[in-house]
Order: sequence, then C-alpha cells, then structure tokens
Amino acid sequence: MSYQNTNLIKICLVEDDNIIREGFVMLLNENQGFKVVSAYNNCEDFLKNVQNDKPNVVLMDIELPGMNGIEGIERTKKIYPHAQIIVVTVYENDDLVFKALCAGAGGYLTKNMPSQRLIEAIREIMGGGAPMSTNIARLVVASFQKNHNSPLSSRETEVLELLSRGKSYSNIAEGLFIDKETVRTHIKNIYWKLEVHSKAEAIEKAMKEKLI
Amino acid sequence: MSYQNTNLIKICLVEDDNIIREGFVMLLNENQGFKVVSAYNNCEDFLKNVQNDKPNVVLMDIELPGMNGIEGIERTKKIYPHAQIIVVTVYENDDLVFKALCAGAGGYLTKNMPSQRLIEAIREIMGGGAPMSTNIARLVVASFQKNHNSPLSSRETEVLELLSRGKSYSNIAEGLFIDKETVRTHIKNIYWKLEVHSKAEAIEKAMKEKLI
DNA sequence: CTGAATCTCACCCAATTTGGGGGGATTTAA
DNA sequence: TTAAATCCCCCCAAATTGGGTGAGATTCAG
Repeated sequence: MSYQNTNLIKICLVEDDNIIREGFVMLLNENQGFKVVSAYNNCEDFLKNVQNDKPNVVLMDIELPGMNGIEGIERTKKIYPHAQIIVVTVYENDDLVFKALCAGAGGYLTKNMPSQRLIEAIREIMGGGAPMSTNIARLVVASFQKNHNSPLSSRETEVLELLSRGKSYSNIAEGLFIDKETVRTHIKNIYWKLEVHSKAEAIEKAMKEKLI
Repeated sequence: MSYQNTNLIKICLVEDDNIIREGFVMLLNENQGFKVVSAYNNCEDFLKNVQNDKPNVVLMDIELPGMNGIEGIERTKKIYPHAQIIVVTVYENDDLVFKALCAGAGGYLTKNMPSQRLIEAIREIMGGGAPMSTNIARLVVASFQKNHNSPLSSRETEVLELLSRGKSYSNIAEGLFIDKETVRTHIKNIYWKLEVHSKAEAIEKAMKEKLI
C-alpha cells in the first residue's frame, strides 16, 4: 500500500467480448496512473460490485447479454453517481448516442478508434472534458441546429415555439404583443402547412423535423 | 495557379483584436494546406464578402463591434450554408455556447487553448468532426442529462414529459394506459410540488431545473 | 408592377380541456 | 406503521381549442 494509490485512476470495464475486454485491461494497466479494478462481461455483475470497486471511470459497452448498456448507465448513476461513464461501442446510431448521454454517459467512443485514444479519453474525462469520437461530436452538435428548409415563416416558428412550451393562445398573444385572434390564425396556418389538426401533432412533427 | 489549390482549405477570420487576428493569420498561413483568404474585424464586412471568399472554414469571434457573432453565424448560414463555422472566444458562458450551436456553429474553442489546437480543430471540422474545448464539450454533454434530485416521482416525470409535448390529459391517459382522472391527480401533485398553477409554469420550471 | 406570402384582426360555434375542490383504495418503501 | 406513490372517482365553472369565413396592410420577388 503506497500513497500513490490515492492518485490512481480506478477503472471498471463492462464488455462482453473476451478478446476486447482482456485487450483493454492490458492496455490500461500498462499505463502509469491507471488501475483496472474489475472487468465484467455483463452489467448485472458490475452493478453488484460498483460500490465496492469505487471506480473513477467506467468503460461501458452497449450491446450486452442481459441488461443493455443504457439501462446499465442509468442504474450506475443512481447507486454510484460519482463514476464517470464512457461508452465504448460499435454503434454510431443517433438514438443510441442520445439515449446514452441522457442516461448519464460522460463520453462516447466508437471501437474503430486507435487504442491510444482510449488513454487520452480517460485523462480527458477526469480533467473535466467529455471525450467523443469525431462523428459522435458532430451528431451531438448537429442536434442543436434547426432545419433550414422550414415551411414555416419566422413568425409561425415563433408561435409554435411558445406553444411547445405549454403556453396558451392568450399567453402567446401577450408574449408577442399581438391579438389572440392573430395567434389563432397563425396556428391555423401552421396546422395547414404541417398537415396536422392538433397541438400535440404539430409539436411532434416540428420536433421530429427540427423546425423548433 | 496549381492544382494544389483545389485541396487548399480556405479560411476566413472574423476577429476584432488586431494582435490576435494577425497572429492567427500568420499561424494558419504557415501551414501547408491552409489559406487565409480574408481577415475581418467585424461581421458586416465579412458578410458582404463571404460569397466571394467562398471559405471552407470561418473562425468567428463572439464579442464584436456592431453585429455580434451569434447573429453573424445565423446570417452566414443563410447566405452561405456551405461554410463550417468555428467560434473562437474567451466566453465559456452556457447560454452563449448553446446560442452559437443553435445558430449553426460547428465547433467552439476558447482562446486559452494552445495555438496548435486551432490547426487540429480546422482539420477536425473538415473531417466531419465538431471541435470543442474540453469544458465546452462537458457543457454540451451535460445539457442532455437530467437533474437527479428531482422532487417528482418517476410517474409524475413521465406525465410532465408528455404534457410538455403538447398532449392533453386524455392523450396522456391513453399513452400511459391509466384513467384521465389519474392523470389529473398526478398533475395536481406536480403543480403542488413545483409550486405552480398552470401547464406553462410547470413546463418552464421543469425545463429550467432539468426535470424533463 | 403584380401576385404571393405574411402578418394582422374579427366574429361565429361547439366540444374539449383545464384547474380547483373534495374523497378514497392499494401497494411499496422507509 | 407511517409516508409516499400510484391509482381512481365526483362536482363545477372558466378557459382553451379547433374549425369556418372574411379582410386590410405590408413585404418581397419575379
């Protein structure tokens, strides 16, 4: 037992592929300052031991036997929120990326990275960053951007924006300094353009097509 | 004129600090494969020339005399959407970051980076990435994550989630396979917990505190 | 200059939604 | 064994919503 232990970055792995898992263990343990405390091939076993392992960083696969990685991230964050979780997977699917981040992942790497990237990523997340593969970062940033081919006018977009925040027609009228009847007209036009017949449908379609 | 020109990355700068701007110009032009086509100290001049300059990448400051960078990004994307815009600024303010990304920025760097990072960032964005400083990446990723100290139960959160998508009580009831009256009870409890008295207030507060 | 689009406001109507009040049953976790 | 969470029921009045029709003003591109 040495005082160096206090500066060690403790790592857990959750990865079902034996080859990859053992490869990561070796790669990481070769590194000064890293210590792989445990390596699991499924979430269930990991979750039983996480409070014992007390990892600083968890490298988590998504496709796993039994509980999947997304669920695994959520549960980990509930019982041991201190851990920083980096997803390491082959999937670059939009949905999966956002679900993982919403669940509490602090980074997202795809397995086609150079192995040295994994080392950097762990240092990055411990240094307050959010390591992501290039394509993933682009996905994430693009998710903030709106559709530039919106059929809606800017005023209509403004109205729909407020509607999506739960405002009533009267609220919106006040907010935009126009008459309630004008708001109604705008909304009728929005419904016509989006081919919908209710608030919920309009918001759903607008979200989906990134109009708001 | 050589065929190498077709592979050159053409860069525009918009930065009001003369020292920094000239420094960037020198740094970038030293690099094989980069060509600074123009450097401006304000957005207005840049916007007049962007269609002529045809830049691949724009390095844009936020704090500028006249039109600010956010507005500048929006307008650039409207008249020359092809350009990739990287924000380079001293501000790490949450609001500014998200406004910039929503406006169409493809990357966000803070000025305390090593100058070599700028070179990498340009290559990164041209390679389909989204270069961000460490702290910015963390901000962006954190924006997906919910508050873990929510006063709302999971069912209540679920109800509020659907309410925020414009669903009516009846819609929500159908979606969750419960009675409309039950939905009403949940919503009453949500209002009580959040100390609000309407849908709009509840959604606003929930968004602000990242409960949904 | 003209026509399309946008933004603005008005009035009609009926069905639905919403918010507030009350009460009660069951399960589950502390 | 409390407290919380989840579920369901009733009453009521005000507000909201969606649909219809019409119309003046402005802006903007062809």
